[in-house]
Amino acid sequence: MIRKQKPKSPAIINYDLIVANVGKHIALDEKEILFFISLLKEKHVYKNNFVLQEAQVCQYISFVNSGLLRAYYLDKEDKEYTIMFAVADWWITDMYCYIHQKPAMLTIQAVEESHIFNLKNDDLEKLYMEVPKFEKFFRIIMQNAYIREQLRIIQNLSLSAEERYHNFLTKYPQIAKQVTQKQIASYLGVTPEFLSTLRANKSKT
Amino acid sequence: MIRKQKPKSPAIINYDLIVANVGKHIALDEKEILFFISLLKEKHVYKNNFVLQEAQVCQYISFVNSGLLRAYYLDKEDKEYTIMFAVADWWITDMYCYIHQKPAMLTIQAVEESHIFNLKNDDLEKLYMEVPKFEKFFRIIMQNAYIREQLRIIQNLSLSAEERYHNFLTKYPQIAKQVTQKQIASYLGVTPEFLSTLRANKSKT
DNA sequence: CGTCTATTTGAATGTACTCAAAAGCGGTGG
DNA sequence: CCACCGCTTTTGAGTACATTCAAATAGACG
Repeated sequence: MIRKQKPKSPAIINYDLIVANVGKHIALDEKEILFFISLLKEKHVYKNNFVLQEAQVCQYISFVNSGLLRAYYLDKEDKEYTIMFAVADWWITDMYCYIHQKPAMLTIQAVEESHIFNLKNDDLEKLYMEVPKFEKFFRIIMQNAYIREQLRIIQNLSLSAEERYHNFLTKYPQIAKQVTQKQIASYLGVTPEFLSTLRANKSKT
Repeated sequence: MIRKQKPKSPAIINYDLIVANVGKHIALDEKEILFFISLLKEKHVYKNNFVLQEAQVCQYISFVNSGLLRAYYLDKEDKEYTIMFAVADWWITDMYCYIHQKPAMLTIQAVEESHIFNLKNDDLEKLYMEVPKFEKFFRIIMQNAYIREQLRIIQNLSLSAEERYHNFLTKYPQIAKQVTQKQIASYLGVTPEFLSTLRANKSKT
């Protein structure tokens, strides 16, 4: 059940994290920072609420300022396949649908209460025009995303479910604590029942 | 067995395809085109010869002008997992190792005699400095690569081997004709024996 | 406290793998 | 041009990994 709660908090928006995120790859002056920030729409998302739902056009790319989001694909039988988790300091969207302004294949939902900054597709285009350095920034973001997905493909092809689970725990220990086993199972590509037996076997050793 | 053959051909290099490829996303003037071309190293690769071998540092991103390349990962047991095929008009590299100048995880090999243009990592950096529009170009290339890999992950998670095979035939009919079933199997994540039985069942229907 | 969902456990089943052997195919050398 | 060699593909038997279904238990949250 999805329920609204009151925002915990304040009118003062802190852009430090997102500005630092951009600053990792490109150097911006004060004016450019202000322009960038002016394009962001901040949003609170309560636990289990949706940032994006299947079939609706994906308007935004989201930067997670705090909290945790999950993107998943639903097949015809309503089975969930987790495509990615996004913790603080990460960007997330349904890239294909964001770029081509098509109905989304993915659902993006808050695993826990989150604070995000949304950037609209046409505002991003404006940003590229005004501050071309952002082409470089998103070139690097896309490059890293590509590399990550390719590594995931390699591991999905070459490792057993048990090895993939172990990798996940090692690579994302924090996420592993915050999400359900069912969600981890759907990220690894196994059923929750099977993940449960894997864990049982493991602790026996 | 890997064997050298004589180059079929000519001293005149035709850059039309690669220039048109870049032209799909950014507009270049004559001077910029010439600078870009000056950075390319053209190479013939004979059938079954290597463009990149595991553990050697990946220096180049390659544009396939003609022919067909295949990138694969070898696990500790020497099993092959095909990561991608690249036909004419495609770019291919071990992105992680190219960007970070680390020893390659992937092997890139010519499925058939190919003619490629190589772009060295530091020449690409020069290109970004001289013609910043290329940031946009590679932003789009990376973005498309990311979207493709993500779609592949979704399909690997949610579809059966048979559906994946059918998708492959539909999406890449030309590649399907040029590569062995063993290579397709290793792309789909099944054994060649199993792919063979899938095909047998299919034709029975 | 009660309800809903996640997790565990187990039995039966199915999908895909391993191993082995035979048949097919393409390239090479005689 | 034909025969052989090596690799790919097919086929089949036995096995392993992972799923489905069902039911019981545990946990989270209003």
